[in-house]
Amino acid sequence: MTAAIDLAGLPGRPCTIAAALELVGERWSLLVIREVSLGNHRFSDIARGTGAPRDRLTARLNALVAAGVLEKRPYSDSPPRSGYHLTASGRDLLPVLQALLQWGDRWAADSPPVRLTHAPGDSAVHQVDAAWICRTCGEPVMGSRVTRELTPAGRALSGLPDEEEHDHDH
Amino acid sequence: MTAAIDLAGLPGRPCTIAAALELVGERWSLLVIREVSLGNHRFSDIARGTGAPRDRLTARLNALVAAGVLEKRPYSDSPPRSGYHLTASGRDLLPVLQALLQWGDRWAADSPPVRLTHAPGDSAVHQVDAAWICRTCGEPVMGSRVTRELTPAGRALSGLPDEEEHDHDH
DNA sequence: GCGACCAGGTTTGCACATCAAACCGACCCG
DNA sequence: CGGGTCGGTTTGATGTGCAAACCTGGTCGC
Repeated sequence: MTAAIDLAGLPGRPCTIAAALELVGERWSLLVIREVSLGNHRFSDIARGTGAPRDRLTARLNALVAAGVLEKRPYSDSPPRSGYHLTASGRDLLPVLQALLQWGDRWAADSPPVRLTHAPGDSAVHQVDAAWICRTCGEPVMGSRVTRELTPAGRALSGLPDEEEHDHDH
Repeated sequence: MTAAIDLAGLPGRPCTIAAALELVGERWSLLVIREVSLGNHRFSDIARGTGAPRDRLTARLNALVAAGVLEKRPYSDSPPRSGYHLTASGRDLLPVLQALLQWGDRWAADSPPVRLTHAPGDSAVHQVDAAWICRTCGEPVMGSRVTRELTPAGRALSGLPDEEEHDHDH
């Protein structure tokens, strides 16, 4: 299931980026998601694809299952074996991987080892070059001016450093 | 400036996602980027905003400067002080933060503490709901079928078993 | 039935990273 | 001078990461 993080328990600013990183920010976690999304569902395949040590992989897989990002699905009875599959929450992480891939292609490697292409409709196949747009108005998100406002929940949280004061006597 | 990672030196599949995580995937790194992008450029502000221990923060800031994601910019001479600012490469990480924010809002917290809005043109202000689209053809990227092909560079690197399709399984 | 082999972990022993808290030096303010 | 701020560095305890060996079932060849 979905494992909601208690934002008040996190260090620093209450922010769902930090909450997300709490669930999938440890080493290997996102690479495990990548492998599973590529169709590698078995322990050994994920181990080979990511290069993670086996004990770390065990820990990460369990954590990701607990976080509701992966689910275990048995594929064999007589040697009881299960594969790991993305849940809806896990599939929603693919944009994160896309963002990292695009950044990595541009800034972290001399020449990208993989090219993504697609063929929308019947027009020519071309390379994917992704941008974030607002689904409501179609405007690009990163360029335009975005304003951040606290929600009621956020307002309740951000009185944090004052909570020592029981007498209101300034 | 840009510190390219040697893909052959990474464990597992040669992939720029792994390379990107090598540069900005350690704990606190992305939260540091978040703080700087919010306008907190000083050591103490970043420490408070992220909640990171000060020695870790020192290490991460140095690593991010070495990776070309941040740059140090002096703002005072007589006590020699510098602030940290995003480079072009650092600004290109904002889509990664946007992706994590959106996932975190949806899956990692009960009620998001911050809402993003924007006002494109003169129409009504509305909440940002971002999607990846292909800049070339305008099609949404995550839904449509994307194919992965190895580049020459990738072929040179790889003795690994490629290549399934992205399975959006149920 | 016997030994080899495989998948999916668990255990072990050691190295390295992380943490909170104390410390430090330069500077400023009164 | 005394106290405070800023931007770190040092310290000692604790935790996490790693490679490699080991274990537990089950299958396969013969």
